[in-house]
Amino acid sequence: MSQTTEADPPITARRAQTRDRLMIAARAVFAERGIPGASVEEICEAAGFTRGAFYSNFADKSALALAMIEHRAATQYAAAQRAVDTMKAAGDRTPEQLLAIALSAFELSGSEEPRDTLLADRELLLYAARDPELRAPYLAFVNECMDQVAELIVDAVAHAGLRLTVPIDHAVQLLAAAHDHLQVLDLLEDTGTDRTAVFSSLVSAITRSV
Amino acid sequence: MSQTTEADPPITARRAQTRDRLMIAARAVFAERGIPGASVEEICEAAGFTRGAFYSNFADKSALALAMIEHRAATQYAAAQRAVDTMKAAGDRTPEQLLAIALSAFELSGSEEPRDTLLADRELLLYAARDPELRAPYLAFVNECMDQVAELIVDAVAHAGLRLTVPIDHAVQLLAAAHDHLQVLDLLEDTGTDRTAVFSSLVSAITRSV
DNA sequence: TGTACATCAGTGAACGCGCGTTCACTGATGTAC
DNA sequence: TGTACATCAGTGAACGCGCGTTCACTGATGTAC
Repeated sequence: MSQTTEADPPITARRAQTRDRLMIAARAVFAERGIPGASVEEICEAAGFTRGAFYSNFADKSALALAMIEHRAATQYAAAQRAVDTMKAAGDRTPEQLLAIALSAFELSGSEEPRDTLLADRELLLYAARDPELRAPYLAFVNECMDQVAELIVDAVAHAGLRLTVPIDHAVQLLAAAHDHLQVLDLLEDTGTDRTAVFSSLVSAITRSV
Repeated sequence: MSQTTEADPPITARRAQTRDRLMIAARAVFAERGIPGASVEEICEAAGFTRGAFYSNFADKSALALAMIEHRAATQYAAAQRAVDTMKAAGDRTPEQLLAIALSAFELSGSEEPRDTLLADRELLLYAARDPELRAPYLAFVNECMDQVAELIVDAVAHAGLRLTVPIDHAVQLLAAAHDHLQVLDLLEDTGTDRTAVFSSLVSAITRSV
């Protein structure tokens, strides 16, 4: 599957670290300039390398984007785990609160600038939508997220003594959709919408007490 | 409000036409390359102009993006009108179908490549989120859409003999969210999700028969 | 533990192209008489 | 209606910079004895 035609050099610990630093720097630069507007030069400068280092580790910017997608997919599990823990540690809350808490813990996985992560992620989405090579990996990442959200929902619903009024996979899509949409309002700095209330309405609408 | 410091030349019919052609070409190029990756050169070539024509009409790419946002906002009303008409002409359908039809007519307003419109619109969103100058205009556009969706919902719900179980503004946000989210799945060419069914679940969840 | 050598990872200079931006220009459009 | 002139809109050449990409190189890391 992920086998390339040419034998790529084995990834030593040092190289892995360099790649990581480049990916972290790239997230900020992608957020700032957009992926097509991000120059390899600026990414390297932000990471403290010269451009040669970049090309020694990635074929081009597209390969970096792919690595970032794969990296996110690989670390998604830990985020889901933390989300469940956060939720269970939250004590007794309303089901809406539980889900909101869990989804927040889930999405803003890293400790970095959340806005950068949000912007970079949407950049990656668009970039992947345009590039046939990246579509499948990105979709795999999205689907993994969805599966984990599903588990989260099952847990939260049971924890709160509720049952779903729609199929679980619909619930996943709808909650993810609402979550994404409210994040967009954040990005635009909309102030006229009460995010929590909207989210609560959805949760009430798709659940019923047992 | 939209007054600029320098006296910009009056917009003759000819100039307006040139600007239109540039904006239409830009939509395709933005979709293909992303806004930061779109060169003024390529936009002009696609529109059949030289670069001088561009700079005679727009200060830079950012000004073009702003014009595109303002243009969309200005033509939004017609799209909403058409959406209502389409819905009412649709005969008797389920409420889910009514809303789905209306929202489709609403979003894919132009007659152009729908995928390009979708991609370009998301590019504009990200571009606007990054640029403080463009945030307000874009948010105004989004809010206008929301208001029109609200009217659409009120009409559709009444037309179908239903009532909402959540506040109207929450319903708007949730329907828009679901709609956007399902469009993203289209962009990624996800095949595992039944879009109509998800949408129907939401409509059922937030309505009740009178 | 120390020395000699091999390999690896990142450096930084160099090349060249694409593109943003400007501007003197020309052909087209409009206007006065 | 025709002619002369003014203005306008877009042309296309020119300039220069930023950046992608390459590559001979050096210092760092690892290994054999």
